[in-house]
Amino acid sequence: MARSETTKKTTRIQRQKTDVILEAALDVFSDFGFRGSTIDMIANRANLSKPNILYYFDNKEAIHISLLEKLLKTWLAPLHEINENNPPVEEICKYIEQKLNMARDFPRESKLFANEILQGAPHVLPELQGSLKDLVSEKAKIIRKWAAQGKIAEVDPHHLFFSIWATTQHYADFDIQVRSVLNDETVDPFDTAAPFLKKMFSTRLMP
Amino acid sequence: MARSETTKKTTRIQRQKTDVILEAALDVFSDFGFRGSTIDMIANRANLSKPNILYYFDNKEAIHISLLEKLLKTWLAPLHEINENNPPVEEICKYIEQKLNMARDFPRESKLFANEILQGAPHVLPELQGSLKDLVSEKAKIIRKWAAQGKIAEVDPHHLFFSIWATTQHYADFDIQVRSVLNDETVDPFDTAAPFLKKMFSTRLMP
DNA sequence: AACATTACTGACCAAACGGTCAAGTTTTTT
DNA sequence: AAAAAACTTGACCGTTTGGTCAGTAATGTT
Repeated sequence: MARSETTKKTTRIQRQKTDVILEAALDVFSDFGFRGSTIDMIANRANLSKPNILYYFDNKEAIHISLLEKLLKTWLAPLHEINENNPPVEEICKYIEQKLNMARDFPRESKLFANEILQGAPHVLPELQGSLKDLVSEKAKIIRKWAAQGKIAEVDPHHLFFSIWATTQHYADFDIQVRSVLNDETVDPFDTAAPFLKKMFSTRLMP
Repeated sequence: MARSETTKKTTRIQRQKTDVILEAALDVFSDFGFRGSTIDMIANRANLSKPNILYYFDNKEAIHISLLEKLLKTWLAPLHEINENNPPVEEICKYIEQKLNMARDFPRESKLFANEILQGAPHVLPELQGSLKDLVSEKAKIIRKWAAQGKIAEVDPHHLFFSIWATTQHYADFDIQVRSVLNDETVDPFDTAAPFLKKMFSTRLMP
């Protein structure tokens, strides 16, 4: 039974070490996927012994789940921010920029999530069907309202979100492919992706 | 040393069994990734014994590479077809439709490829930097030419392709997320995605 | 200083896994 | 029908892996 199971208050060392472990685990899991990662790899990366890792987490899966929980909280934050009362195209462009910045600044998180979804979301399926679905439904209503008011063109809100997710996360998840295809260009893909995506989506949404 | 290593001519049984093995391996690899799959899982799915699998393939990696090689050939076919002399927007829409059909009809292949790229393309990096890069460069020239001739709007060809790949493959790779978000809708996501994507890209490309 | 709690580790275990091999069976060739 | 080649498998092996545990060290408390 690992420390995490007990309900006693957490000590300074516990907070420090769990942070170190999760940071190392994010490195490893995002590179090799859940099944491809070993506790030893995480232990080495964290400069801790394997039993010490298992002193703080019950098992390998618990580390993974802990990472995904942390991830989901921040992952959906930009979508929450979409505000009905601001100019529609500006709101969507801001959302695109935020998602793209997250892909650039947190590629490990993006890959971790992509791996999880690819494997059929064994750990986060309830969240997808619950909080994510509800949040998307709520924001889809706003999109439809904007369209009904003539502020933007008619558009399927769900596919709009799917497209934004797909195009922005692509630059993190398929990074190696993007850079392979662009390898003689010296510019950062993210720098040129931002105006491209904003232009594409705003053109589409112009009433 | 497996049969595959010898250069003797292939027998009927060899062709049949390798097909059965590759079919089973595609099931397993696309569901669990390379490291998450075991030869035993493939053997069970193929109704063969593990040593029998290893009679036809040198090792687990050889099966994986064999699948990826088959995949790459068909994966790039639609891009090859883009023809400079046809109407630009029609050509792009046709390409989108083909990519979307492939995501719908060959989701296992799409996931296999996504897994490979996510892990850093350990087996296909040379192809990405070689044949894929060359093909994209060639087709990017056509896009630029169309734009220069005023047939389509100015657009970054590479990001255009990235967006098409990302949005179409998303419906296969993130299938579980798409269906979770849409779960009360009765329509097939692919049916509504096709017109959405065609409209978005053709709007963007209108001169 | 004495005690209690928390943190840590080397040694170990059972299961899973990739892969081998000798011996047997089936198919093809002559 | 006999010989050769191709095919198949149970038993096995070495390694890796997730996880345990008894004992030790460090830290905090009185």
